[in-house]
Amino acid sequence: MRISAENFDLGQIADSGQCFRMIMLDSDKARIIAGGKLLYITDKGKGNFELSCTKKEYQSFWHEYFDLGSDYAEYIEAVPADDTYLVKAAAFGSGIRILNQEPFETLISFIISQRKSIPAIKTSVEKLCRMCGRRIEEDFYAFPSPEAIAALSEKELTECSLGYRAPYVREAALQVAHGDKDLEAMRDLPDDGLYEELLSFHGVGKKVANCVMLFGYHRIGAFPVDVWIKRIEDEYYGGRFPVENYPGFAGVLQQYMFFYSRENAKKQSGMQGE
DNA sequence: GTCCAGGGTAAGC
DNA sequence: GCTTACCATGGA
Repeated sequence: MRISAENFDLGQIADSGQCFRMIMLDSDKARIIAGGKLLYITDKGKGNFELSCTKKEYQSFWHEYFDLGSDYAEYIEAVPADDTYLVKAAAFGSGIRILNQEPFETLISFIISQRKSIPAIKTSVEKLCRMCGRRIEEDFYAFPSPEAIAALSEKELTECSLGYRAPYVREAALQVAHGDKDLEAMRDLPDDGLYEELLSFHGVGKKVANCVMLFGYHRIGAFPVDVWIKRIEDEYYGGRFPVENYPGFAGVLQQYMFFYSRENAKKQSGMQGE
């Protein structure tokens, strides 16, 4: 089926560091695994996209997943003209959208993310999916259920290159599988309550909690500060980004800055691929 | 071989 | 409250 969309760039989203199972197969074609589904999506130019799913599946899942009901031009226009760095970052990453990912996948993925590069995170997550995720078709696997991960031994988890994070992943999966933590019920919590609940997971600190809020619960006011954002805050904002100037959507701007700074660093270091 | 990665924990102050 | 050592391992 076909759709049209503005502020929607497949390459930017795949490389934005918010999801780890979206891959560019070509400059205009991406493959995504999410919600137990496999999707191919092709950029046909002029804001037109071809999706490999049915219209029904698009309406029931992918439309929401890609956050295509939101107008991102509003966020970009809200940037004050005198903040030249943010203006440039927002223009550069204007095709990024904040995806609506599943809370459990987001929680586990970002527990894994600490002190790992994005390519290394992708490798670990993929190993985990192959080890115990449901096979969708051919060689593609869904992100595992809490029960499936909880059933793994620490040795098996270590084989997924989780390192010292293996017990964190195992404990979180056990808590969710046993119902000690209800990630779905947590959707009803206000931002501060959700934040506290996420922090109570072993291995989840401020940064990871904010990433799970932003990418897994679509709390787009959440503002994760990692090493890249910290550098930007120090260099351009006197040590702290004024999140209060962007009530309720600072997380979107965070993604623009994160993406912009990483792409600039790649260019300077002459990195290939990722 | 060296350095760094979308950090967090526990211990010490 | 605020520092600091330590954590496993892949990727550049």
